[in-house]
Amino acid sequence: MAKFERIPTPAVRRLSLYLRQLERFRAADRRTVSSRELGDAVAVSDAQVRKDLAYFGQFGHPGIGYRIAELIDRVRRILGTDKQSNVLIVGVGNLGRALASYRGFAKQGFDLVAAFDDDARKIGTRLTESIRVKPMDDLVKTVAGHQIRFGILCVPATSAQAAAEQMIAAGIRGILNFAPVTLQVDAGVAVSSVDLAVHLEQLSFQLGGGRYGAGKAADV
Amino acid sequence: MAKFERIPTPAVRRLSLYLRQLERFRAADRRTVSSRELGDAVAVSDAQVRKDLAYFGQFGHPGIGYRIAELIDRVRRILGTDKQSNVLIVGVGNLGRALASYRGFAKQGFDLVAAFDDDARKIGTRLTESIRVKPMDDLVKTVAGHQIRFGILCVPATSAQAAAEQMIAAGIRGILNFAPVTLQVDAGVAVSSVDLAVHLEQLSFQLGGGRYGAGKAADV
DNA sequence: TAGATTGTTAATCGATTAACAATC
DNA sequence: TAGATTGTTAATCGATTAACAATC
Repeated sequence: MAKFERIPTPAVRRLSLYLRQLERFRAADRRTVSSRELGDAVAVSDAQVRKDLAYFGQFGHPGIGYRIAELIDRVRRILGTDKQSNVLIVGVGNLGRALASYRGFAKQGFDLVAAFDDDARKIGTRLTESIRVKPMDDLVKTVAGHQIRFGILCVPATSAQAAAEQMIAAGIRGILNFAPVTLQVDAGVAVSSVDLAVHLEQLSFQLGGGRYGAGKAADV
Repeated sequence: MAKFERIPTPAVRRLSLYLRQLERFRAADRRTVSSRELGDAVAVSDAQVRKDLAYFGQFGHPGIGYRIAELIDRVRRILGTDKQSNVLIVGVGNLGRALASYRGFAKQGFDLVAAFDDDARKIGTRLTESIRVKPMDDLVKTVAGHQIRFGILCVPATSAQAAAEQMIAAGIRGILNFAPVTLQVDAGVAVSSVDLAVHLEQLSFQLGGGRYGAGKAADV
């Protein structure tokens, strides 16, 4: 039982990939899957799959593999997405609006319940059927009222740090950041950043646009 | 001179962060920066900054630091973004449209020049001032005509693999994938995936929603 | 039973950090 | 010169892979 080992960060990321794939297997009415099959589907070695899962307990059955429905439950519990969490969004420009209409969040355990912007012309605007854009002043009240822990940050780079600080002050503890800046936050606040330019630059480097090209092309 | 060492993947990712920060310093009219200052700004140690840059050559000046303008040029050349690259987008749903209107690409060396969708009702629709949505059949011709190497993939998960194969067959060599699937591609094709649900799940895990919470909150 | 597959240990590989002589 | 800061080496730390006894 490995519960007290230190868990590698990359292992947690892969857990999400396994979960997504397991749900796909289940949708195809499969009952069990081996570490090899699961690994092949997400481009990871079988040993890696077993090791990643073993950090959290013994979920498999020698000779059989893993029972899909059971493993989905386990992984959800590990990730904390077995219960729905409320999410808010700050900054409703093009990207913010697109993310708000993304239907995939809810299915994975996240409910978008509020949206904020500091542009007076956007306040009161309808973002989705049930969500109207609120002023930043309402942040504290809304976070408390809906017990919101997660926030998606979609403001321009120049206002990102300030907006993040307002979110944190209001009680947000996890920020998904789309602004191309490194947010400076205190311990106890988790930040995950999605930087589109960074991703394109990685591709560019891999294609050997750089004169140092490793050439090895693989998923990042 | 370290040019023949193997370059760690994470180092390349950090190169993009350095570049973004260097541009910010230059915009603020600074001339030089030390590895410590640059590192502090992007939450990386000074030793790491020096090591990352040293993989590609000797860009710094002992006692002085790095000359910002010079380093920007070097890093752009390393990443292959010193010249503009043409980019296309496949799938113009909400997310695709939002990405198309994102102004940050061009500034970083990427020009969006074409968009595709397999939905007949979207063909001919205007995506931006200069771009109209084309049918997938035009992919080969357009990629060749504009010498496009990069593609942004924004179709639903179910059609992502097939769309990726069409892109690759047409000559695309780097794919920025927004569909929540692991694309299976041949060597020689680079894939970088942005999975929004994965990011939220990482945050959820870090907040200890999981019963195994590492607690340590830091940027991922 | 024979075949399949796990969980775990040990071996390997890769990345980060610390320290410092060389340099401006 | 004295102070600052690099590039690089060696030491540490962390993650992945290989191998296999235990199990169904």
